[in-house]
Amino acid sequence: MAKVLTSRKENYAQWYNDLVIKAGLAENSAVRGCMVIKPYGYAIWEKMQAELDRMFKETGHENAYFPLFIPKSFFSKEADHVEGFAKECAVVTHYRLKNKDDGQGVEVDPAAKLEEELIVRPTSETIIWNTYKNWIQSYRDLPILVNQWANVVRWEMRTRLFLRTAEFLWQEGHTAHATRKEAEEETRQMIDIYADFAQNYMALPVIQGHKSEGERFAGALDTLAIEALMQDGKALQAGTSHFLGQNFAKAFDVTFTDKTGKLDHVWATSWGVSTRLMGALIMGHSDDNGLVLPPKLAPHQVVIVPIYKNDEQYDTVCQKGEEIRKALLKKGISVKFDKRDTQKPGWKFAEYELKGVPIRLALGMRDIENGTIEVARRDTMKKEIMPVEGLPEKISALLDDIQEGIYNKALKFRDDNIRYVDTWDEFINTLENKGGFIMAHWDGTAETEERIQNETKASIRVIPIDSRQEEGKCIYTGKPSKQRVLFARAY
RNA sequence: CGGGGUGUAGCACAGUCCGGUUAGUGUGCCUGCUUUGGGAGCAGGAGGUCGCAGGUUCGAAUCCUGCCACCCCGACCA
Repeated sequence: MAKVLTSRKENYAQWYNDLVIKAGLAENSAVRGCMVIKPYGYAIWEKMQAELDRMFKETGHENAYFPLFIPKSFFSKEADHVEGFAKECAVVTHYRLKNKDDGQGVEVDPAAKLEEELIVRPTSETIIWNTYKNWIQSYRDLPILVNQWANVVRWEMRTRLFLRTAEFLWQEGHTAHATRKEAEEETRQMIDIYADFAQNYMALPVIQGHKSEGERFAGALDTLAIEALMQDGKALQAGTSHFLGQNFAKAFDVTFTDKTGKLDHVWATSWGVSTRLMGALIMGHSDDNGLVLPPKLAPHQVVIVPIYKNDEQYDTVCQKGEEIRKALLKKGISVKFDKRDTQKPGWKFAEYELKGVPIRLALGMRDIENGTIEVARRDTMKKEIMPVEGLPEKISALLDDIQEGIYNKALKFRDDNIRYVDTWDEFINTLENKGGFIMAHWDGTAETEERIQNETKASIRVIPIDSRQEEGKCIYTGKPSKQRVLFARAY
């Protein structure tokens, strides 16, 4: 078989890029730094969206939509926020084009200069809090639990498909609460939902924790994140949930009257995940044959490939294949029956492996005579012949088994790659030779964190929520520390 | 914005140093026959402003000048 992909071990970045393109998920567009998400990639994203949206609604959230453009003045009201985003924003300065005087195309009409420039949203806190000001007067108006599915633009210098693109799709939740406690609980609840989604749907184990001060969201008092480990030993931030305190309420003058008649600023959170999750899904599970999709997110859980030598056999096999497809559908399994006579079976096998379809069924005359079918699972690449009798139940169970299997495989990889390190030499050595997550002591200062990052390119991914208190010494300065934090090189 | 590199068929590239038939290879595409239980074989075919502009020359993908675009490494990136 002709190798379509480079090997993971040879060149991980190249392998990833090839895979995204060849599996038909996405490609670079004519616009620098922007990505075209192709139908198959978008279908996976839609599955993710559907599950996340359900989880948000089950916890009382509602969807809404706010403008793409943010007046510059809104954006500058929160000092830390503007500091964090200013450098990477696209700015609209004019609202009209005109024909060139020489008739050769169009140019920006200088007469159409905007009084105030508009920023293409890199995130929506400012426009939303400007709006919330009008929505909130009393404690009776609270909480506001709103989510938005949208695109945002961050003008990154260097981009990679799904992991960092100039424009990307995401959801951003923006909530307003009467008390600090309630907002903090919301922050925590949402990171739990993200972790739940990552583990139970994406089959990717994650570590939850607080970001250090230096890595916090611009304008937040606390940032919670989930971090996943990719197969090349680098970390990927897969989702964040921010406790914003009263910063945005103060910046946008959002106050409410509480039960006792006292005026106070509203407490806020924001949280989001993006199409970057697609990158996590791809890098977390795939192998040299292509994608490996968890059954819960695969656009097609099963594909049926007919095998035949002539028209007569084609008809027979198609008829039986159709019966099987319907039986599986009845069981709630999503099935594609690839009846195309323009591609051959071997080609189809390779294609669906590249696309990560969890189960492939091959049906030929031999099977029809014996009342059997060939069942191949993508995660282990194992094939077996099964009776068609009782197939839906077996496939259903097999899908659960695959979902669990790929989670366990990723979990074992993750756990095998968490290392506890106590000295600087050991830290450097582990980073260089093994990669992965490193649990080590840190003196808690931003200065030390920055120095470690400058010297090693490793950053503090999170201060894990569940890590136990333990006396130790900072690996860099030797100063006392009470808790290990999670270091890694990251995407 | 610095350092390096590349522009030749839908895609990937050779040819450029040392100018010389009708610009080539792989892959993909189209047609036909044979195939079909792991990305088929053979035969035929279509497809090119050689990034753009100017110059040198009998003659330029190739040499010279200018411009443009893109890629990689930095800077940037909760």
